[in-house]
Amino acid sequence: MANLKEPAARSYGQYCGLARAWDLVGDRWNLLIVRELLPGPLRFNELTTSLAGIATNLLTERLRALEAGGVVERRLGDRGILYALTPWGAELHTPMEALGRWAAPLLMSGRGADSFQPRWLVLALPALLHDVTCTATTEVGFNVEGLLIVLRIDESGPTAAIDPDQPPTTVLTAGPDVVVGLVAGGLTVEQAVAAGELTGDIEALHAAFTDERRL
Amino acid sequence: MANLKEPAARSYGQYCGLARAWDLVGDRWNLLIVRELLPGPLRFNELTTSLAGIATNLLTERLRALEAGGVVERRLGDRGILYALTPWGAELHTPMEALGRWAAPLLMSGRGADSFQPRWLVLALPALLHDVTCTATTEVGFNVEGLLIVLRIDESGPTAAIDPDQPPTTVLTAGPDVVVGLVAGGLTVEQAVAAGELTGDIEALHAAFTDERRL
DNA sequence: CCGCATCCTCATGGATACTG
DNA sequence: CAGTATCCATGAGGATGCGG
Repeated sequence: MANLKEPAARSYGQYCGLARAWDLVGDRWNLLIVRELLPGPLRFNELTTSLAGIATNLLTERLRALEAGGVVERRLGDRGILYALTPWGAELHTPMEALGRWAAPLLMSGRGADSFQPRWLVLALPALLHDVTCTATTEVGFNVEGLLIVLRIDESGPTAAIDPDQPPTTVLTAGPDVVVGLVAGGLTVEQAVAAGELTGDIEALHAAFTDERRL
Repeated sequence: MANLKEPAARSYGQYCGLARAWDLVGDRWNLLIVRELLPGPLRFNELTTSLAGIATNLLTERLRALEAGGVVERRLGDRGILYALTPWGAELHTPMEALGRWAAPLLMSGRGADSFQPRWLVLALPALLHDVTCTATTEVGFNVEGLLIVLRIDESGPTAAIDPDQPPTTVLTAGPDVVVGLVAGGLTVEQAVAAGELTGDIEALHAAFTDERRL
């Protein structure tokens, strides 16, 4: 039975780009859904587990709204439905990275009891390292909770990706607190190594970056 | 009687910069309040009228939350209380401008029945003109609904301000639709002039910008 | 299992009236 | 002017059901 509830579309009614963007992606969970899809398409259930706490009906409604707004698209994958960003939706990467950078001070208090997904580092690493300069193109892998996140810095700045075809030679293993601490500048490599929470090719890590950020 | 409702602080509970930023500024109206304060401090009533539609209790609650989060601060001005952004709050300018730029396609449908405040152009103009190059430092004033918005483009990019001490020599008069149309590239200067909706020193306007954006 | 749809409860948002 | 207090509508969160 088709009893689709109209989402009411409560709009700010303002002739302003920010307000109109907000009408589209400002509802609760929306930006976090986009964040999940930034590294690549996901299935419905992968979204529910990664977002831990969202009600399934809400996720359905939000995905529909984002699809109607041209931010998200459904694809029929091999084993079911895949949700992916449209090209325009993927361009949200820029403002979201800027917002992640603004929020750096909020990460200094540490993880606490919060949930964490290695996937989120794909947005966070480039955001936090935005001002890092690099003498040559550099790739460093972070093995976080079994998932390989590869950070790449070249002249156009830092980017990150999940499980690329070509793994980098330098791979470090560490938990989220250590990775964020290192990247946000609140922790030195020496401190992390001394605590036994950072393992891997430390020399290569030192060589990879300038001393500016102590990484 | 002190019957202050505890805002409950419903958090996403995620160790992620974006999520924590959202816990702080993601509630309804929050980012629009910040947008209002970007060009300069305002009083409570100025916020209620400019945001047209926000309930006074909500505005109170949001201002308190933003103050507690270190984004907004209260100042005691000459004639009452002024709300202003903290230095960190003002840094939201960068992600908000990026979001405004992302939302450019949403402005192409025109104003419609939406409300409008010239103040909003302080964010919108630099956002939409982000990729405009300029041979020399240029200042152009837009007189919109009686308020003078001054756009300045130099080698570090475009910025805008309200009613500066030193008004520019080139001042144009136009409504919001025309200004946005010109700046977003959906309208040529000739079209705007032909419609009688753009008046002022058009020659200077032509000379001020490159032909790239037809402005 | 996966991808939803329905139902229920309670927190949040919105409009209006009122006050120091 | 700068908020409070109050009431009602809406939206979020959680549990459950159900066809494929």
